[in-house]
Amino acid sequence: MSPQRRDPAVRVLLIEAAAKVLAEEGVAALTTRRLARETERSTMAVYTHLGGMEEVQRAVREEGFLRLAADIERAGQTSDPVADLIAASTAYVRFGLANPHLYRAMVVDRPVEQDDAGVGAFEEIVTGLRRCIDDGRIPEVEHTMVVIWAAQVWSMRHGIVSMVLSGAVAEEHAHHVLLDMILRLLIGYGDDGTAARRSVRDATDRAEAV
Amino acid sequence: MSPQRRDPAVRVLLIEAAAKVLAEEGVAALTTRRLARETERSTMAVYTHLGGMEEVQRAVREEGFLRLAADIERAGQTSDPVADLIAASTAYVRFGLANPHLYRAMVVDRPVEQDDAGVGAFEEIVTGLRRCIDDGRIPEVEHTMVVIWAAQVWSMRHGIVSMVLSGAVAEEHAHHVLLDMILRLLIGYGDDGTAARRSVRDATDRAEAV
DNA sequence: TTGAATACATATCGCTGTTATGTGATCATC
DNA sequence: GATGATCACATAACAGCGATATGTATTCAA
Repeated sequence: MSPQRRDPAVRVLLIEAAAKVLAEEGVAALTTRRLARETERSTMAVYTHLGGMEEVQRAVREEGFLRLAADIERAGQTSDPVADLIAASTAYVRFGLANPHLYRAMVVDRPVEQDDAGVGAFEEIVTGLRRCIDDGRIPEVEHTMVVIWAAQVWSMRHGIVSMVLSGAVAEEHAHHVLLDMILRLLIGYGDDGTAARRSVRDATDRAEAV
Repeated sequence: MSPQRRDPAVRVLLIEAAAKVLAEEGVAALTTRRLARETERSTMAVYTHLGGMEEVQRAVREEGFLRLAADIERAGQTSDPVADLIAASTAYVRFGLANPHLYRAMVVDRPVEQDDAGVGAFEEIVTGLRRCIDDGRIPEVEHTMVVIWAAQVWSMRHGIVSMVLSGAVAEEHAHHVLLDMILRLLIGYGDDGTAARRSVRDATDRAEAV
């Protein structure tokens, strides 16, 4: 009846089902028995193809980071690195607010040991800041300072998503908080105020066009 | 043998045991059976005195916010509201880094429905900013803007704690990231640069004295 | 002294992730 | 082509979870 050589498609099937359940009902609904029912297989499929629930969640997180990276990629790499950094931030916050359960699983519920998938999201900010420096928009500073600035940008992105998801701040304020903050950061890092404001405008125009 | 009128001390006993287990081993170790073993009672004690695990966690979170508020209170209310806001931020980050499991339970693992305990932490920032306005350090702005600024301050505090706890940023950078960021924020809000820098210095001196 | 109230221990239920066991299909080798 | 090892899979089971039902023992009011 069923194939007796491991079918890679089943792994994909399980992960997709897991992503769907997680997105729609949250992490509490993501159980082996639920996955078995959803894919019309036994709970053993999870262990044969993934090795356990931990790996299922890891795979879903990884998938989520790929989607986030794609969203940020789609936000664009223009000739204005500052506008790109702003657009990427907007895309990040949008992603978090549009996929609350997935975002929580990716960023919040992540186990303490460093998750390879999440590193790229931080590196993206460092790279974005480096582009701003290379373009002369922000003065050259030592690497440690770039990391510190990246941490500040990430804190802002994540903080806004957290506050809206927790209900402390209304969603309609989210973009204002973000843009206001990013503007302050960039001017503080040395970007010219007028140029920064134009980049914000360009980035928001682009975001609305998506 | 045992008293048959409900003893309020048992409630306290359970919550203290819960706080201890949570702080030392994390939320996964906080189970009814563990609490029963820890307090040398049956699992029913949790239901008789607290009503269930949800209430246990709520009580521990509440206890945590009281401790956090006390830490911030201890950071001081001086004649310099800007320095106070900075000192409060430092105390917040210190608390989060010193009590990682408790901090997670309080801020991260909190159920989606608004938790009364957490509101005070946000209000503290709003009040702090109001004091800065009343003192003339920051220009008068409409309430919505104050809320937005408070969200930015909170994002920064929480973001730094998150990054250090996740390992993305080294703990020795935490204070630099925080102070650098707070300084930018305050100057952006309209505080005088020289005054802001002095307030940062005063606040850090105070923090080191604790 | 009696009877209602109630704190508590014990046992159980339905759920979880995980593992052990049995079975049947596949594939390499002779 | 037959044979035997391999392996995916279903079934069943296990330990642990939160929560609950039940029986008991004690306390307090009448």
